[in-house]
Amino acid sequence: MKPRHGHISESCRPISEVLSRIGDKWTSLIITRLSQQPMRFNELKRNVHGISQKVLTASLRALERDGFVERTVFPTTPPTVEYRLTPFGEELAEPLTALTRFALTNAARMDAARAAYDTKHGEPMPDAAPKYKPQQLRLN
Amino acid sequence: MKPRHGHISESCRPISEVLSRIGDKWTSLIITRLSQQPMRFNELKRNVHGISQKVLTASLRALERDGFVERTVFPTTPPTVEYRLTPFGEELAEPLTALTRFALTNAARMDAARAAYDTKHGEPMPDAAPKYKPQQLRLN
DNA sequence: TGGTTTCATAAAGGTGCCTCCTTGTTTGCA
DNA sequence: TGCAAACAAGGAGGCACCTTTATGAAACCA
Repeated sequence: MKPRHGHISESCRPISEVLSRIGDKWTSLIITRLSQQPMRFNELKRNVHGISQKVLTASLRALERDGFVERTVFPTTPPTVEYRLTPFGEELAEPLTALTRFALTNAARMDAARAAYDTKHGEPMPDAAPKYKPQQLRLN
Repeated sequence: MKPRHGHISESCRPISEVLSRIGDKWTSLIITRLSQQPMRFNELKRNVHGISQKVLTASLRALERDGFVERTVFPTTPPTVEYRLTPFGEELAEPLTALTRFALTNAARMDAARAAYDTKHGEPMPDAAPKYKPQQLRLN
């Protein structure tokens, strides 16, 4: 199999494709939430701020299909659906909760870095990027 | 500040936005590579399979701006540019290398889960999804 | 009767990321 | 002279992801 999109993982699926699945922001947020406790659809929707019903449905479907989440339908009226991490999902939760914690605790630091960078190089504007010139390559 | 897109991190930047930056597949691959050793542009391009020159340039620029990577230009002819992780970048490398390792070691397991799911529910095709009906909600 | 709950889905339109191809400049080498 | 190396950037077009709005069905309640 030709390594078009990345290192060949054990299944020949490009590593970049796997990473784009598990590194996805909604995946991180959903998995991190479910690692705390199983939840129903609307609970998740309220807890994962900013996610739409549609995106939540699609994300949960994908997570179920990948084997990270199991879905239980209860015969209530109307039916209620519970989502819970599988053991596989709990394994994924480990690096993801670490990543989410990093995001929570380091956003200000990123902001400061961006401000410093912009002060030095100018804001990333359409006309602010000079043309590449070897002798004038962006010198620090 | 209104929490439109996620939990409010300490900088008021939505957590989902921070996660979409640091969880990005190219970020993962680049940071993981640089955590092994500093690299020049073309070294990185060869090592991060599947990335285009353009995407690599943009990704490195963003990583530099966020404070994770530092860029050193050497006055060779033509100029060569070296990228290395900052201490902040090394902190991010920890959860990211764990995530990348997970991706490398669990792709086959995801494939197996998908195959099992599709066997049970049918392949995700445009016409394979039945209309929502509470009494017939996807029962497992 | 109308409204609500629950969760999956459809359609239309917008945006961002990415691919592919190209340009640019200086130096060194065949 | 032509080509290669090095690395940043531009443009056109395609595709995936997302937002917004709406639909659907059974039961319950005012």
